[in-house]
Amino acid sequence: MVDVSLEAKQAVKVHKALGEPTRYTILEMLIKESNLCPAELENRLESVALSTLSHHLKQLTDCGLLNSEKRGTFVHFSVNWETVNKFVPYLSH
Amino acid sequence: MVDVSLEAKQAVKVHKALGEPTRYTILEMLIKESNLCPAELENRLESVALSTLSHHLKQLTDCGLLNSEKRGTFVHFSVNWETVNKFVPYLSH
DNA sequence: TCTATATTTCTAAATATATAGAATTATTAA
DNA sequence: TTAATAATTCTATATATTTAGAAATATAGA
Repeated sequence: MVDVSLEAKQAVKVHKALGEPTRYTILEMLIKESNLCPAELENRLESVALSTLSHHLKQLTDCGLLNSEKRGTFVHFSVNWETVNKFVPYLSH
Repeated sequence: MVDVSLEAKQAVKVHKALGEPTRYTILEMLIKESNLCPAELENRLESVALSTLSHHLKQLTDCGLLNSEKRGTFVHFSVNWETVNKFVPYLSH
């Protein structure tokens, strides 16, 4: 396997996360409307199960594109602008 | 499956292409040194077979990140700066 | 034409990813 | 403490991707 620098590792992870239509859409949605929770995203993204959504959100959070904050039983996801500005600035507009 | 706009389709394709270490490295290499051909990339990327490289190069070309030009039996790959500047400007430096 | 070289396509396999139902965890409120 | 709600993790399966050897294609030169 080809080895990449530590610097590049996050970049590859970010790109992998966004190289899937559902995850790309989730980021777009959170850019438009911040602090959505999984159940709200499930409503907007018909035909995607909550458990699937949870996996996608984990991936987007792990690579640094999203922040999550727990308030009671709800988890609010928001955009991590530092990462978005660095790796996908064309989405920042 | 979640549907994305035509505009977003290329973005997702670009991200999917770069979400894999070998392809990410190939782009980095071509940014440093332009007009490499598959055999030269094979030398630099030990442990990657030529046929594998060819698939990666196809993917990078299909999404618009690379240009290819045939000269005799050689194919020279180069960076498509329009796409790089648009989607991965942090690599343009 | 024949041979050598560069690259791609074919094929099959191993590996990774996406998916969602069921079970689990965590928190709130009755 | 129990019930209800939100979200995650577990599990299994379907699908996609990566990989490389072998075969095929294309071009240049002897």
